[in-house]
Order: sequence, then C-alpha cells, then structure tokens
Amino acid sequence: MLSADVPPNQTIYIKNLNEKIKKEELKRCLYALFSQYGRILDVVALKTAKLRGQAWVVFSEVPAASNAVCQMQSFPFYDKPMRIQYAKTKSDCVSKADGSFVPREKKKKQEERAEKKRRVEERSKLMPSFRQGKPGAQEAAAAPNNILFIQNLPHKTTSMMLQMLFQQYPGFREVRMIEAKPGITFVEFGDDVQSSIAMQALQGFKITPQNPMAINYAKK
DNA sequence: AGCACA
Repeated sequence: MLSADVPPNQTIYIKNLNEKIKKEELKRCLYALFSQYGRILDVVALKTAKLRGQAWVVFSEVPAASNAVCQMQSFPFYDKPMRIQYAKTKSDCVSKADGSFVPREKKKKQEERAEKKRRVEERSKLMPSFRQGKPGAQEAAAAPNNILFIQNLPHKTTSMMLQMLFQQYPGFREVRMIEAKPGITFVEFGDDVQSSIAMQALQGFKITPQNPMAINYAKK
C-alpha cells in the first residue's frame, strides 16, 4: 500500500530506523528532532521482533504531523533514511484525551464476541434452519426423563423429518406422533441423560422460520 | 518489511 493512501493522522509512523539504538535514546532523539513541527504528546517505540526499527510520534495537531511527514521524509537518522507515513490508527494517548479509549483487554473480548457470532453465522449457512430463536411459551416443566415432548411443530412435519433430526443424538429410540394432535410429538431416548443432550442441542430449532421447537420432558 | 500503546 502506498503511504499516500493512509489518511492524515496526528500521529506519524516512522520505519527504517536504526535498530541498534536503544529504546530510550531513540525516543529522546525523535522527540528532539520532531519538536520543531509542533507539540509532541507521546513517542512510542518497542523493541519486539515485530516492532523494532519503527516508532510513532504523536503530535497535538494534524498539520504538525503533515509537515513532519513531508519535511523529514528520508532524513538520515543514525545513518538511515527515515520512512515516514501517517499512522493507521489513533494513538491511545489521543483516545484517552478525547474519552474514546477502550482498554486493550476489553478490545480482545469484543473480538472474541465477534468471532463467536461469526461462527454461529457459519453454522447457519451449513444448517439453514438453525436459529437462536427461543422456544415458545411452555407449561411447568416436567422432571427430566427419557421422553421428550416437542411442541410448536409445523403441521406438515413428518415423523421421518423428526427422526432425521433426533437420531443424530446417542440413545435415540423412536418418534411418536399423535395423528389427532398435529404440531406435537414425543421422542424417546434410552435414558434421561441422552434425552437431555438432544434437548439442549435442538431446543429452539426451526423447521420453518415460524416454528422454533419447544422441547420439554414428557409428563409421565 | 514490519502499525503500537509493557
């Protein structure tokens, strides 16, 4: 990417710095050198593998940064010509000053949350009827047992469709539909642990967008 | 080459 593509920023990003210079000395010298263009709020330099040979100088005003980018471009500094661009992002010291600072740990959590959401979307692509929908209103829960009572099914649901869904969970025995009562069914498992696993997995599963399954233990 | 805030 061309340096010209980075929009103006009050922070400048400097690379091709002499990596032998110690961090503190480097920061002091950059400060001294760039002070002529305006007030400097911060100088950041790290010596990690990824970040050595680079530094950020944060000015209080964008025009100061602009002048620095142009006028110090290729300036020989410890025998190496500086390569100067605008920084890609806002410096923490600037965010802190304008109140938009978000601590780094929280940023990581936000990324994790976004990642989780992305995974759910991926799963929805593979399994289009899966959505996060809540099960419908339900009566007082029966005690856990090996038979599940499913409500809110589309009336055209067949026992074969339900078998396809439920037989992927261990201990599946059978689907029992009630001819006289469309929209509900019973699904039997070997024991209540197995039925519970299937319940957790398929709770709210939508055969159609209007029909999130409401799964409860059957009343015995 | 490499865009961080130890």
